[in-house]
Amino acid sequence: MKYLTLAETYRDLQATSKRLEMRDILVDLFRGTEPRLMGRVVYLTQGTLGPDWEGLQLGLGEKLVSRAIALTAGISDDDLEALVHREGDLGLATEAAFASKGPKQVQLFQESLTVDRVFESLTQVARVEGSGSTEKRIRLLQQLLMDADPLSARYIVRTVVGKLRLGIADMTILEALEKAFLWAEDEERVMGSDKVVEAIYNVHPDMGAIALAVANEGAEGLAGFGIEVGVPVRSMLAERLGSTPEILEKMGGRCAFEYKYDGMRIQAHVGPGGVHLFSRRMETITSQFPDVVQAMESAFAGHEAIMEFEAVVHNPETGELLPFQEVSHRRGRVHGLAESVEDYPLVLFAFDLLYLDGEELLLQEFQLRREALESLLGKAGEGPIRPSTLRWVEDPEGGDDFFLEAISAGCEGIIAKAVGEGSHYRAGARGWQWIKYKRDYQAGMTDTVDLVVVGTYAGAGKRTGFYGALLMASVNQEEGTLESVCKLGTGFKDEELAALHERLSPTVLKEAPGNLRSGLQPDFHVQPELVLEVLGAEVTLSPVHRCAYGHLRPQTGLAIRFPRMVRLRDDKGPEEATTSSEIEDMYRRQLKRAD
DNA sequence: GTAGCGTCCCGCC
DNA sequence: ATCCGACGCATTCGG
DNA sequence: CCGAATGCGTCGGATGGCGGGACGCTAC
Repeated sequence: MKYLTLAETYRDLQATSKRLEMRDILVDLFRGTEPRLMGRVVYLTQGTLGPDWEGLQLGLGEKLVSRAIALTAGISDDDLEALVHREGDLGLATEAAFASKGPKQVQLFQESLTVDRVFESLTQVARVEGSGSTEKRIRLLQQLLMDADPLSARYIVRTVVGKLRLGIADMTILEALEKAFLWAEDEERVMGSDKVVEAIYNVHPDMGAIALAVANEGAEGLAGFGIEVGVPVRSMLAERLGSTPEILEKMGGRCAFEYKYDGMRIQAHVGPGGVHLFSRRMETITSQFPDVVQAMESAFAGHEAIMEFEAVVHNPETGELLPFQEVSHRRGRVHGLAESVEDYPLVLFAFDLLYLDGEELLLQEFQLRREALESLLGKAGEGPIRPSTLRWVEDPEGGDDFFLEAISAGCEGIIAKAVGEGSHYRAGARGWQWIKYKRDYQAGMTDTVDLVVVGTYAGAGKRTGFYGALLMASVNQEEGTLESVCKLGTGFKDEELAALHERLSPTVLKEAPGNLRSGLQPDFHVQPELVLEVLGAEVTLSPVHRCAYGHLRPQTGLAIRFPRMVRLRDDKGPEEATTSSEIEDMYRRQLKRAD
């Protein structure tokens, strides 16, 4: 099968926004594909090379792909950038570049690419590692692009940068698989009426394997798949809602509230094959959490189980729960693992049990799963694993109390969970069975806080155009100190920034005694005399929400992001920065110079 | 050769 | 993570 | 009565900050 066939299908898919039409285009593609190739065709259409938990990554993003394109098409980086600007995205820019100039090799060989060739080349790109690997990757991509016609090049490039932009994703592909291989030729049904393939995908999210099976053996091919320890189950997701009365209405008057912990979601599989940990997006993260693996082994030895919990960093002395930033130090870690386990100790708040010793609990109602979870944890004894805090709620008052309790416990809010009929674990679905209610929108948390402007920064944003923000600090009037530094606004418009300046009517604050420090980064101390050129004096920006940890959110419609950056000046005048990490880097440099 | 920094990518929320 | 637009489908509305 | 309007759920894409790793480059 030629890759061009695939590319043409992609082009057709893009031409419509109607999902039924897209599904049928895919159905035609699948029915016309040799069964042998179905896995690869489906992976490519998903924009991947294999299931998420295998963790293959191409390691090429926009920048590096751009280099490969410029080399292949024989144009300069600047020209390519101009093309991207004109055409709208890197894929279209490549197509245009290839169409007008055309790499010589294309004209010489005209050896059209096959699906196999593209798939194998990309897999090869993903496998390269070590010194020189970036160059090697670029070269491999370049070789592939040399044999690509303009349309194929468009989609190869988009595949590599991870933005296929077809208007289709998992759900549409699943529908198409279902129709192509399980329905009679010209049958029509209401969309989503059967969902046999989706049901399998939810407990075995490997679209390529499923496609291969179903294309070869039809419905019988699905028999081999089912929930399995070691294979991640698609996570159930929540919708967001703003108040307890709304939640109770959606839930039919009765539901369970649980703390929404500010941590990282982990799905743990325990079985004879050992412990496997998966992230919310089904990446394998086992090796990053040896402490979790150990806790699972000792707590659930002899059991086969799949459970979900939120991993939260806490202070073992005080029991205080620390915010997400802390646990993110643990994520993706390879070096200094032992230290990070020590520095960021975890508590694991288990909130669901999907499978236990041969029983598919995910099919059961919430109460049953919860009971099973609690009894399993009860037997597990002391340790870092605990059940999530839960309350059965039937009236808004009880719900609000619980919400405030959750906030003061250091949580983000609550998750409301449907109970009774229909409250089985809906793998892969986002919906009202689980409702998120987060602190951002909680009225009644309002508090007036004096803020001072301690810095501004502005620059040309990469995508959004103008970028600007104010660095604010709240003032502790009694102590005369600054606390809770935060950034106000990202990417807001020129006029808005000017208006804010106006409104804040700055005067100079001479001294900022004490350490200026981020509420989220206790170890991130800033010497104000080093870093502050204070532009503004005390201003009152009210009302302001003061939330747990001192995050601030004014009712200006602008977000205040979690702070840890400081705007700096040096002798050369203000530096510009567009991201918090750049600002942080600036700060580090400044500190260094001060030494 | 390598330490230290910069760039880029990626996956968490 | 949040937000938003487009579609599909069921129900209600209105000429 | 039937087509139009409405309401609601669903899906997919676009957007953001942040932390960490891998690799590349360069000055010693």
